[in-house]
Amino acid sequence: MKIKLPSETVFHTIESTIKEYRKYAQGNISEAIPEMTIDQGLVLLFLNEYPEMTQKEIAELVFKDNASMTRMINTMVQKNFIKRSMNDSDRRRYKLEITKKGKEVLETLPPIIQHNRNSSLKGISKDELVQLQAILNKIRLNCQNN
Amino acid sequence: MKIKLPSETVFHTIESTIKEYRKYAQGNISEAIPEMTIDQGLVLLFLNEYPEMTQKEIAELVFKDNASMTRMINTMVQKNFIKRSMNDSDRRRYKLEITKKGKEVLETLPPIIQHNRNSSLKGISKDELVQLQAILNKIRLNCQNN
DNA sequence: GTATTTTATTTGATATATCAATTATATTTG
DNA sequence: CAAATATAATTGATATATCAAATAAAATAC
Repeated sequence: MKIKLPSETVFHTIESTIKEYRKYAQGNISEAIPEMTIDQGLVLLFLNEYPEMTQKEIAELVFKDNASMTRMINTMVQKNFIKRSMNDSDRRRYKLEITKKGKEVLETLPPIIQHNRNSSLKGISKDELVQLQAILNKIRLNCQNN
Repeated sequence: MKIKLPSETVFHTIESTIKEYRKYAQGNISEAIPEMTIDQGLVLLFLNEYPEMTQKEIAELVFKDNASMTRMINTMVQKNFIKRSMNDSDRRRYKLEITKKGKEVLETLPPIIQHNRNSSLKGISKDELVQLQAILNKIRLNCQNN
């Protein structure tokens, strides 16, 4: 059976776009905050906004599974960005607190992220963004429901 | 500085879409061909189409770096999908040959991939696809040139 | 109120991502 | 041609992805 080569499909385009963005964004982040990965940064942002968030909830927001999240949190604790402490009301889960070092990152990081977003979306209209989101959501839903 | 939460951005949408597609596609592949990952499948497709391709060239096509590709090829050799042999005209690189087992996969895999693509693009017009590609390419180029 | 089920997290196994450094061979240049 | 440079692939280190199984606590059912 003859099918299109992967490189000729939209999936290829989607994948290459997000990878290119990640590479670009990570480069700018690394320049300013050596030990910080994009994903760790996102976790910090979410934790800052929703301090009560469990690992599971964060995992869902950043599309990782629980196992990945456990390991990510481990390395973030090791690097002293966050602290794990017991949650007494539900002892299955942890309380995750942002350390002073983590808070410093929360000062430095947002402008960088904002700049990354702006410059990668340069020249793209609001309308196009809405279009983009709509089409992608269709694809996503198709995948979820099949 | 106050910025949008990651979950409110297009990047989040792009990422979740491709992840959802991958999960869906991998599920269908695993059902039919236990030991085969999507990416390994793509490598096989490319090698089949362009038998002279070097690891480096394949890596570019599937957006992996050389190190990842080396390791991917290693596991594909271990699993006996491809065979590495010396390339006498340029001894820095290998000749990659698809084994009989690999060729069997090339019979089974394409219909599955085709089905994955079709069902995840269900209800999306040609026009929308063109739009999608165009917008994504703009983003990708922005990231490459900044 | 104990037994069963559900939920949050971890662990093991295996695959992959990515950077930087290394090796081995080719190519280019002075 | 010998020295310098470039290229293909590998390796080491570290981070992440993903599934399945395990653990431990909470919620529910009987």
